[in-house]
Amino acid sequence: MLDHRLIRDDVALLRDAMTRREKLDVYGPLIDEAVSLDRERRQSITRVEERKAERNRVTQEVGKRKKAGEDATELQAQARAIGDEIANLEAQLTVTQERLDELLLGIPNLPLADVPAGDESHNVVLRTWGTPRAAESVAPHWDVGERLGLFDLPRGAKVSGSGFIVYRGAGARLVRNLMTLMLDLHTTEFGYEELWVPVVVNRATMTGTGQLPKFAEDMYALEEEGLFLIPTAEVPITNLYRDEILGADELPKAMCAYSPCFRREAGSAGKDTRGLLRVHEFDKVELVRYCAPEDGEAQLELLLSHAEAVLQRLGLPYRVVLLAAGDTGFASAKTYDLEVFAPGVGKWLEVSSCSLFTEFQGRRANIRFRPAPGEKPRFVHTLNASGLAFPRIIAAILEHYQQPDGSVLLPEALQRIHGKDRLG
RNA sequence: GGACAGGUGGCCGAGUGGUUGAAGGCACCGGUCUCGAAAACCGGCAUACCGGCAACGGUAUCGUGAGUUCGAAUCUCACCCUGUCCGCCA
Repeated sequence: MLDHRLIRDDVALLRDAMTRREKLDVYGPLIDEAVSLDRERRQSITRVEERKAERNRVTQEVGKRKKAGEDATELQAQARAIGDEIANLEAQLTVTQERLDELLLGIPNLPLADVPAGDESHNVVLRTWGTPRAAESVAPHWDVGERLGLFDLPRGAKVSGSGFIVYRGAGARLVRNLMTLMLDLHTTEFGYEELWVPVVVNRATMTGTGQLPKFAEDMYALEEEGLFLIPTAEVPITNLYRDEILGADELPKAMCAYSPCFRREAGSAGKDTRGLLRVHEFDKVELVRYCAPEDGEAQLELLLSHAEAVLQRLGLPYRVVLLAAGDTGFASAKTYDLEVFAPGVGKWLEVSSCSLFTEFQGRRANIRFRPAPGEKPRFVHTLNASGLAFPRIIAAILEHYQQPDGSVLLPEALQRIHGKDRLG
């Protein structure tokens, strides 16, 4: 959520940000409406509070008179009349307030100055690590997986539906190995606290990180309970300190967790639907950081390096992409994507998104810190990164490490954990 | 799921209808004292919003939401959460 003050004091900045996202046509009218509602709201508040102050005066006088044994019926009638007036004014104010909140919760974050303007065609490949393998004679991962019995797509579809994967044998073991590899790396080498979090969360939590109210249709919901399946562990982890005030010595805070992730992928039918590329449930290790506002950009670079380290340990060629404003997520101010090369499908696959949310989530979730004893609390800045998403990593491993004999050599870092040097 | 008990400021804890934003204590900050520190003593110490250049003024907040009342931390109802016991269960 954006600061109310932007609506009041710097609409130009807001409009410029939406222009860079190429969304001014969508958000321009909403911003205009918010500006006028904000004005209306403040006038209403002033009026209501004047009346309340008046009622408080009268009411206290009633108390005094009663205590003195005097009659107060006239004052009581007066207070009642004021009370009715307040009820009316407040009803109006509530309508204004609710609409304004709805608008403010629906406006995306402001991209940082160094984020290129425009849609995804303006994304910038910053660097490439490793050498992508030539695509000739490399089978796509779904062929390899089926042949080696690593996963069972038809039966996944039978028990759940298309886009739900059953891993089997060495494939299932590989999932568990990836979890171990990533969590061990982040906790022992990079100082993250390991968490194990619920995958079902409530509405307030989903609102805190920005999934609600705008993206309800992307999520699986448990209607009866008013609960939702998480699309990423970012949601429960970032919300851990919702409505709390941290000490300055607790920042930066670094937490990580494995979790399954659930996405309806509504509206993406037909896109990358084969194999493991786009599924409704997948596994991921997620990294989350909180920091002081002035540290955000440095923390993002650090976070990016932690996500990259996983790919380097796995020996998978990848590239780092700085997303243009129009491709940057709703809550994010700046995002780097990590894309791994899968020679079997001949594509760069997004396996991590590393984002700085500035105070957008901190404000929504009311996560603050006190810079120094006695000082006013400020919103923390939040960051997160996938570190990393499993299915596309598995796809990349099956394709990049394919051997002429049909087996798949495992990256050294996985061999130790897996107990064998290859699949098949 | 059933029966009780309970949810008050960073923490502990008073407070059952009228200057109670809320006693007291701890923690924290500033000061006195001290060579220094501790102790002791003095003072300060919530958050958000509205108005104001500011000083400051106002409003709201005692789990959440409704209600009763001139007036609610205090009374009523619903819900949420925590604890204990019972039942069920991986």
